[in-house]
Amino acid sequence: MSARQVTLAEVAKQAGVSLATASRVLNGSTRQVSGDLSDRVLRTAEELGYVPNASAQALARNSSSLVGLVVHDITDPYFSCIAAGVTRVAEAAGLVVVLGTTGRRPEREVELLSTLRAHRARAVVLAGSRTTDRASQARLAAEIEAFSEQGGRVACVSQAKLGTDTVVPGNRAGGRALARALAELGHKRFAVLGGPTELVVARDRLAGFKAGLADAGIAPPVVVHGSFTRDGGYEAALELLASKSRATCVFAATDVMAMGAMAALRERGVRVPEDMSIAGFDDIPTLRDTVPALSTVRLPLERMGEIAAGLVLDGGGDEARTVRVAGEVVLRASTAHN
Amino acid sequence: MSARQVTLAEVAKQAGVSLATASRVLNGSTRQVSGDLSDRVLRTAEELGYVPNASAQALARNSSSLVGLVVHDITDPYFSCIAAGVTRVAEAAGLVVVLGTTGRRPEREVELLSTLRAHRARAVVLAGSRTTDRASQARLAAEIEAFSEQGGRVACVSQAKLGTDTVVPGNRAGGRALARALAELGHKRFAVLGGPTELVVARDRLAGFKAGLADAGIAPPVVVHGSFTRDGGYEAALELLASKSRATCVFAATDVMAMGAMAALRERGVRVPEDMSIAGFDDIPTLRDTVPALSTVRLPLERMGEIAAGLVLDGGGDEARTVRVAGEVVLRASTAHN
DNA sequence: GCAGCGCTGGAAAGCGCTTTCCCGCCACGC
DNA sequence: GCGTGGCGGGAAAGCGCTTTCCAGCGCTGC
Repeated sequence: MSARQVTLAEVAKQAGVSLATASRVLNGSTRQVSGDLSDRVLRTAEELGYVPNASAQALARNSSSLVGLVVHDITDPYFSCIAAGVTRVAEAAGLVVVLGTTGRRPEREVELLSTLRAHRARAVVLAGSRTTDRASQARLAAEIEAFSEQGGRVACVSQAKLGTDTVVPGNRAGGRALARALAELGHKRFAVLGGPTELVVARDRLAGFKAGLADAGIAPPVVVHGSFTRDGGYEAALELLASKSRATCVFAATDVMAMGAMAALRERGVRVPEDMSIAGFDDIPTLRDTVPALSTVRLPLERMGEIAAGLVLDGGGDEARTVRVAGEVVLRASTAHN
Repeated sequence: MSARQVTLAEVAKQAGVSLATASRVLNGSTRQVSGDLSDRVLRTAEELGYVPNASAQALARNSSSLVGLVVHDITDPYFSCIAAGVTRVAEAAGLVVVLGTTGRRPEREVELLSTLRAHRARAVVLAGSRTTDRASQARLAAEIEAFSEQGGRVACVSQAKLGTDTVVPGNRAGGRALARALAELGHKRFAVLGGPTELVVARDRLAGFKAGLADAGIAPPVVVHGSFTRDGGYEAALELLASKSRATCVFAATDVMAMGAMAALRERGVRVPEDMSIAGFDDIPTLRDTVPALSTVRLPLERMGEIAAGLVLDGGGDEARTVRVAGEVVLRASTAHN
């Protein structure tokens, strides 16, 4: 085993041309090479099974073909959908996606960014929601700064203010529209299963929802906070139930939380939507097929991943660009008239 | 912008030591460096914000810190769970995960492997199920061969016979046990929503299921094939319904297919489990919370990812190792007595 | 007929790091 | 006192590529 890798030099020698020529033929260049030599090189490369050493290329060109993708948890459909979008675009561009998972720890995000910088990644998409914690914000900003100084581009999904390209879903507007739609169903008393208080996305959705209720002249909702996970939703729902709230409709800040919440309600004998309506946010594909199908605010998740990857790969100007994507309220069976 | 990256040479110069010394301090080596110099180097590196150039290291060491992970579709919970396991182990080992998605095209798998080889990835986990198609099998085998010759390790999830380390779920045994369990519920007429006929995993599960039915003295099931996706399950279920089969219990080759099938049944007014029992395979987390909760064969998906990553990273001997993981039948609300 | 040009091919200088090899130094042992 | 090791430090040779620079050559234009 370990028959050492075929190098460009071997191909060149075998084909009877110089290293330079072989390189020009095999790895593209502005320079022309006569068809004759070109053929010969191509043929020998093929015969020898030559594969260029990406590290060497990266070193020589001072730029790699790596694109970073940082998510909190790849099993979360929200992230896996975005990941699908990002990988599709990146692979189409002949790039390679490096997946980093933070487990929702902000410091991991910084570490990953630094690793990506070490690899001279061409670009990185930060899909994780940002926190409002000052210290980690600052460290992250510093890493992002370092990363761009080194020539890499950074795009964030769902959080602007970092001076990077950003894909911003209409969290606030979506929450607001959803609240209005639910109000139209006749609900008067609402509860919200909010995400962690320090998460910007959670805050925006909550703020939007409250605004929507206010628009409809409805009293502010009871708010219970929990983490952005199935279990977070489950716990929050139990807490809500324990609080003897009289809400007839509950809004979970994400579909995944809504899923957990529905499980909790079911366990406690609360029927959805007869006893309690419930709506989520994101529209993750799986929950369209469940019973009852979940009302939610649809976000084009894969599209968002594609857009983020597009922003980060198209060279882009020097200005930070922001692409807004709207959420669309989709009422399904989990919310009933009241 | 583009303040060129800090290099080892700059750190060395600034710290007043040689390149060699700086390298030894910062990037580990068998050699000792006096505490005095060591401190100085560390300090300057810190001050300058030095980050080693991973490409250069890879080139010089002739080995990179990349681990490949090839899946068909990252939005499929089956794959995203495995991916979570793989990334956890890889990140813990200080390695970087490269995610490749094939979109279920075998030739993409070969391409990705070749790319990974170009990057001198240290190892790769092939999570996609293998087909029985001779030609693509051969090309894949050749790439795997090339990859290992170059010193990389390869592990497959759920498909042996490739001469690589493998994590093999008990597809056949699981199918068989499930069939028996369903037979015990009193069902006599079964249908199977099988995966694509050329997929080994699909064949194994089907074969196991048939064997289990045979064990119970039950007639062979009606089999409808469809792709390993939600839509595949949906279509297959419609086809089954159209065939006027009198089955009272249907086994979908994967949970994801079962999800699609349940949607189809629901649309057609077939109640689960009253009119029709249904069971899947994999036990993807989301479907534990649905109504009715899906009966299935539980596979420890994340664990499988961890094991695969472990196999591929622990150096390993020269022998191809196989780790079998058992599936566990879990009967839930989607299957009723008959 | 020759300067000038455009074009192709090759030699060679890096890219940023690791690692071998060598050198000087000190502590020993005889 | 000096030969021996052992050890810490530095010079320099790569690792496999890209790319600049130069040489040669066949043309065109006057």
